[in-house]
Amino acid sequence: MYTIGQVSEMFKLPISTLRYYDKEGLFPGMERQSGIRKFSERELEALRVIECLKKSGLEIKDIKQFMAWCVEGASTYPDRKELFETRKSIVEAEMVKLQKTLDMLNFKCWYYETAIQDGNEERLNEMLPEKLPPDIQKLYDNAHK
Amino acid sequence: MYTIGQVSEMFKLPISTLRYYDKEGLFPGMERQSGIRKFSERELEALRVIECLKKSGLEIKDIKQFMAWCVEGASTYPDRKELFETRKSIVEAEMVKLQKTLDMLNFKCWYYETAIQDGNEERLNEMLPEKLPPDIQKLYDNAHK
DNA sequence: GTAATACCTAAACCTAACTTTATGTCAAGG
DNA sequence: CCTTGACATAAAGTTAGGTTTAGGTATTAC
Repeated sequence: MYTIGQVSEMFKLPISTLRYYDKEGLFPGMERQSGIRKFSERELEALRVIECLKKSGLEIKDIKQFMAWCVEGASTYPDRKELFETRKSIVEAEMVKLQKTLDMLNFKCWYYETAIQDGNEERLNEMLPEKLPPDIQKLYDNAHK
Repeated sequence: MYTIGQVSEMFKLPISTLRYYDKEGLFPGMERQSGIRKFSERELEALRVIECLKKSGLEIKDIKQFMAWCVEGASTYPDRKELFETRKSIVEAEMVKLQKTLDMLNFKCWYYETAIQDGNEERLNEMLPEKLPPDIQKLYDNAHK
């Protein structure tokens, strides 16, 4: 069993955030001892799932729904599975977009490295948009398609 | 040359957002014809960079700074290069975190698939945290480390 | 016994990035 | 000529996800 201060340390989250999550119903059935929150292993796993679902773009109110399903029991297994399948697709799509972003960033790094060497963008402007070095052209094309 | 409506269509962005970006100084030196914005290829490339930098987590006011550097000329090449190098590191770190998120999601998908088959979580509770099938154990460990 | 800590609540406050609203201009079509 | 549609502005409103503030309780340290 952990206090809110200990959990705050462990997860590097402000105490105010943990209380906010609790207020929003993200720790249903969390124990208290004379008013003081007692975080058990169940709440720590909940927190790991909260961080995962948040990162997947899910809103707090929908995370609350998930936690309510967990309390409801075996009848909600299909709902919970579907939720994770959906989040999975969303994160996979997000990774593709981030890769495109990374290609653009790598292209721009090369672009300014070249500009610094040349002292201007003249040569670069002549290479754009189709006469770039092959590996750079790939980055450019993926970032601009 | 494009009107704001055409650019809105091309980038699937609300007109209000484009006007907001303009007001925030993200299109320095954009032309106007009797008050009406004229988006040229320069503004389209700016918009691609805006989307990239936004996705990398950069705030509008810092994107504005970048656009100001572009106007300033060759003397800011090093600043611009450093900006992209920094965003690159940040996005790379983000991808690692997203992969961890994805591992958690994949683990949970397997978890609930198994729970549905068993009708309960008893067998799963016996396998946790160290006696999972090897491929699933990898996901679990990466998601929980 | 009092001072420092760690906990508690309710409610007000904050921020970024838009979005909406209210109002107005201007060109083309019927 | 007047209505429709696309453009314009300034300013107020929205939203999620916290954070801060003000005031209170309970335990431990000296």
